[in-house]
Amino acid sequence: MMKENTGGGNNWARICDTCRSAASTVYCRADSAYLCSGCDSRIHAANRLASRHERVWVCEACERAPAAFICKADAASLCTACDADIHSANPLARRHHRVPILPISGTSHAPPATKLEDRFLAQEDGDETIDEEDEDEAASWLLLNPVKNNNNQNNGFLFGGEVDEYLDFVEYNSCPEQNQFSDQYNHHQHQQNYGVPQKSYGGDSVVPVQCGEAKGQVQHQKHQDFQLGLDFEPSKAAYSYHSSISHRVSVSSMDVGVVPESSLSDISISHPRPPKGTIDLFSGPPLQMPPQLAPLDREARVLRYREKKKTRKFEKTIRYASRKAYAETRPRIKGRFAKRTDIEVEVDQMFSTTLMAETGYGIVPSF
DNA sequence: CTATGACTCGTGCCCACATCTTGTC
DNA sequence: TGGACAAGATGTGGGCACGAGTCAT
Repeated sequence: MMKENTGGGNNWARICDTCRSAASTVYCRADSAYLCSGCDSRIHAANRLASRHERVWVCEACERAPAAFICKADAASLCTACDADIHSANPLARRHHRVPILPISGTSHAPPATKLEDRFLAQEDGDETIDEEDEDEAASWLLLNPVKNNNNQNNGFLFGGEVDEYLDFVEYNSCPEQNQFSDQYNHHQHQQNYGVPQKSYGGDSVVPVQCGEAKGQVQHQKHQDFQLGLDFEPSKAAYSYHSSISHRVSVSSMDVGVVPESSLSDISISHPRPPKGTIDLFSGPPLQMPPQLAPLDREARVLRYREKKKTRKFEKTIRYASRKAYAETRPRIKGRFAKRTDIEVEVDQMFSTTLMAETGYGIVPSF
């Protein structure tokens, strides 16, 4: 079902700046315009110069800001605000492997709902794939929640029109340091040279397991995190603003994708009130914010995004590479784990010792 | 157009056990 | 307050069972 964007836009997907009828799927930096897939294809196929315009996907969560990161675990492209919101919910979510989005160039176009795995690979290959079949899915996400938003076409940006104004407003207010570094991020975003935090685990590309690291390295990591406006430090309560927005909806995006979703009440229990120094949108006096994008809208968008995620197919996310390693070496009977015999244990122990000596791979068991 | 059987596809369960989390002292 | 310890919970992969969907008859 195609949702309408009546009266110059709604509060969900930002409509195309060109045709004013379809939902935008990409943001063209050169044109400073949000474009639907059709207009994007048409405009940027017009000539060689236009085809070189760098574009980025629109955030799949809020659908109102250019995506800045792709989260592999969530299989989603997210703007900085939504990325921070979603991945600040809990330590597991913070471990999600996200990479900065490389701009699209050329005339090939794939809508935001294209399988993230493909996009992930395409990004790493510097290539983009065409998947027109996902148009319908993208279009289906034009929500039926028209709220007066006529003045929201182009004024909803901070730092170069990149991020949802409200969330950034909150973020900026609640954490000046992040504000500062977010500006840095914006300044450097065209370089596509971010140090997205990734803690490797024995070279495994799965979700990393945090382990002890040299202090200097941690410091360096933290600095990189700050430059991104992200905070992966487990000891911190959360992102500076996340509690203010998501004390009802914040739940690990990974959890949503893997385990049955809890009710809102459950979520609210698991995410207490924001810590001191943060702004509580639900109890405090209203902040000065653009009226067209209330916090509940953001909340609902995030909820909708999570509902969408539930319909996706996820590749299995390995949270503990060591367990995977054990499982792969474990004897099976018809696919089921079987008890090891004493001989197998001895052989495995010998193998483990050898492997550790040769590779230093520290995940082999010591029986 | 409906009913039936064969086939394909997707999903969830099972197993053992190292690792992780939580609670207690 | 922090460390040590114990107990319980968690997560891991391959094969299988089962239900839903598709197709031919």
